[in-house]
Amino acid sequence: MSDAARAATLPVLLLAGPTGVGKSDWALALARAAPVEIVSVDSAQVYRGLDIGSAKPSVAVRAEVVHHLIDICEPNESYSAGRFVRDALAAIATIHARRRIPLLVGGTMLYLRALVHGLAHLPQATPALRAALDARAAREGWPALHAELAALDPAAAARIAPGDRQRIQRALEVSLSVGRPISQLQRVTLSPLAALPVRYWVLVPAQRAALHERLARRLNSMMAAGFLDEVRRLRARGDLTARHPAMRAVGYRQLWAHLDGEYGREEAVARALAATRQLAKRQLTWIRGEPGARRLDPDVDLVSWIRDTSGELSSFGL
RNA sequence: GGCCAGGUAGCUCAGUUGGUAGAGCAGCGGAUUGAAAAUCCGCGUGUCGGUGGUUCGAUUCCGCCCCUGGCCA
Repeated sequence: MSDAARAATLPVLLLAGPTGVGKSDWALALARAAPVEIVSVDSAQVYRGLDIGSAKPSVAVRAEVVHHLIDICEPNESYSAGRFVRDALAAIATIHARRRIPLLVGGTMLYLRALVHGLAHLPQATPALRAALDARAAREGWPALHAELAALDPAAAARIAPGDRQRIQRALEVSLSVGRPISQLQRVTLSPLAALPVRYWVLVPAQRAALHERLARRLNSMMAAGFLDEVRRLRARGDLTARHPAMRAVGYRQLWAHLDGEYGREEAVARALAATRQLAKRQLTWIRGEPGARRLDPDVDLVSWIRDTSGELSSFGL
């Protein structure tokens, strides 16, 4: 058996959950007990300079356990689900080649779903076309562009709300640049992980209120750790605006607006906290409908998860 | 202690010329195919501070009480 064939039989582990449930602690604990490398599934931690506010693992932790897909692009760039799938598959191949197990951990559910269930073959973003559509929307309004989409791609328009500018823009972008409707292109998706044994867990807190308390404590410690200075430093680069995806991340967006003078510091923190809760809620909505994932309680199942998972991994002869 | 302004949804407030009330935010549910920590869709019963009175009917008018803020003593 060739090395590649042997490597192909190694599993991929996936651990998802809402922000603040303790995913990173779980991943670290497993990495200390088994030959595991961590692959981050996080649309904010990919950006350099977003450290405190994205709850990025510390340098000490990253020195101890290998982490992939953290600090892989500049905050003035625009990362994407498509790049994630490519990067994650490359990381998985690298880890398997070392006869180790990849543990994908994070809460960016679109990325995770794109990897697990597949992403259609679509063109990547074209900034010039998006700018042109933005300009038209400013004059005519998004409902007008939605109407245009209805002519080009009725199926897509039926699925997209007239106020959903991001999806209207994307659907038009694809239809206009490829000349085929996005609704048709999206029909074909293949799971990139289909050939690999996958173990998929989701951490779901038993009590929403308890999660909310943790999120409040975590944001307070971020502020104490210098989150606001981190945002000041990002502004001082001079090449970022409130419109960059990295600066629209929860917390960064609100602190940026505060530094713009839109509201006071206390108000910014309150808004950031609310935005964090809303993020957690959306993640939980996604997780509830996620097929093939086993639910675990973040407050009670850690020890048995480490024991069972490291036990199962040892059967792969690593 | 006196005068004034308030007390309505978790918060900030609007409103009912008397027929038991609605916005924003928060919260909750959902969608989610290269910006996704994004972008959107849906969900509003709450002793209208308490208690008496007037009235067919009071959250609305009147009396008293309680609470908050301001001004004056």
